[in-house]
Amino acid sequence: MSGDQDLQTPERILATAEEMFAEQGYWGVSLRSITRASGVNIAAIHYHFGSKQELLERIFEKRCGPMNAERFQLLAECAEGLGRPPLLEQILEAYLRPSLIWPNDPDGARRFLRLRAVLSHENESLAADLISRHFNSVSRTFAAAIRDVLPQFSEEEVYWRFQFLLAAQYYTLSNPGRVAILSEGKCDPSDAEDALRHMVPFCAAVFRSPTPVGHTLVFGAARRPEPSGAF
Amino acid sequence: MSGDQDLQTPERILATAEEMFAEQGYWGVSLRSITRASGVNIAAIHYHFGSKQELLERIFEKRCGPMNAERFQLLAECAEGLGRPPLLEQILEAYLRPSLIWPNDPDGARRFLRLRAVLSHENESLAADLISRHFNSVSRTFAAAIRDVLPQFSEEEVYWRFQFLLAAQYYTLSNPGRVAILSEGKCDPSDAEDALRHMVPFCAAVFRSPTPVGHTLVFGAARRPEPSGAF
DNA sequence: GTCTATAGAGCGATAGAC
DNA sequence: GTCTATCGCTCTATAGAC
Repeated sequence: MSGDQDLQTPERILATAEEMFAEQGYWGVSLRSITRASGVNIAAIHYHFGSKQELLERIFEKRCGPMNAERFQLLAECAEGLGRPPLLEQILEAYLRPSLIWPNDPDGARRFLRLRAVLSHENESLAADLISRHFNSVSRTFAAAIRDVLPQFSEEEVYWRFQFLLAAQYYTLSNPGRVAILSEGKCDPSDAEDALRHMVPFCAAVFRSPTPVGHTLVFGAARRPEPSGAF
Repeated sequence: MSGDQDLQTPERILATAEEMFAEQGYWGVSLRSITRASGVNIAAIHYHFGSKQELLERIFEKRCGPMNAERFQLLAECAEGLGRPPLLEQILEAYLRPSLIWPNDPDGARRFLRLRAVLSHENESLAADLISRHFNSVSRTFAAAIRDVLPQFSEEEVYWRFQFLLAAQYYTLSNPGRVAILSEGKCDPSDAEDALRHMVPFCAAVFRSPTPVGHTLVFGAARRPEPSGAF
């Protein structure tokens, strides 16, 4: 991806806004800080986008189309065959790879992934609406494809596992720093290809994990003292 | 937990601030909105806490002590025995249960968990410092305990799996709404005991998953077209 | 299309009366 | 300890010149 200074004004605003929202959150970034970082006037944002929320909307429109189109295409290419991994692993890669790795924009995938993660946590209703409109279709298609290869599970149990797929997708590249600190640098999950290589088999293990029957837990609530630090 | 209106002023501020920060993020909540919701004066916050950041610090101090103390205690109670699950599952429950479930404050655990997740995404440096100071010790202790029962893995490979434990911990109860929408209500991961019952065996499956050797992926970067929607 | 100027509001923090 | 009043600043958004 070329430097932002080569872009036309609206594109430069979009790129700067995406980067800043992803790093500091929607409410943590002001339009004025975006104008300062992108070298444009405050009025330019309102001229081209109308409002702060519409600017965010346009970032999603720009990013989601190509990304989800590639997911659908890779899903269509999934097939059993000699030398190929099981279908479940292929489906998981078809879902995750376009989310984690954009060959023509190495930092872009991680930036937009973190943006989605930030929004999911910052403001439930704003994010729920944005994400629903742009991702319901693709997520339901993949959930159905996964269920086809795991017919032993109910729809509910497939979605329990899908929750962990979402967790891994959103957290891993958004917060690689935590285990880097904990491991004192011995492990750094910030490399996308490395992360994908771990995420696919790990998520496959979760999807194949048998449904818990309720007797695995040992530290039940009944025998526990005051832990809450209640105010 | 009794209603907030029974609490003394500083405690009422802490409880309200924790709830609002968890829902809308640190930068999405103003001190004035906290005073309106808790029925106190704007000056009271500065009198009792000094600043907005110090208020956040005090929330962590109040919550982390009891929570991590219970984690250490449950870890000490982990033992092999007839009728007990494997040690790995016990360790995972000892780590997760005090994070997800506070019997004396049913909504508190989820609120504080979401607060940590929000901060992790909103502002990397503020959160990295807060979380490091309050969680490095307990997280490293559990990572070491896990490695003791999985001696076939290097420290790096244990931390790769620890990353997925953190992902599941932070995402599941913070964002139960996404799969509730996707599954149209058939699956709702917001019940903490139900979530724990799934998380322990799922994370155990991840920890037991063999180290990926690099040939599992089929959709390599070389053969892929433009997916990035680059600006 | 790009700018300056400004409206109209909210922000964190503090001073000082009581 | 609790209040009012206010400082100094930033915010989103818009009006209107060029």
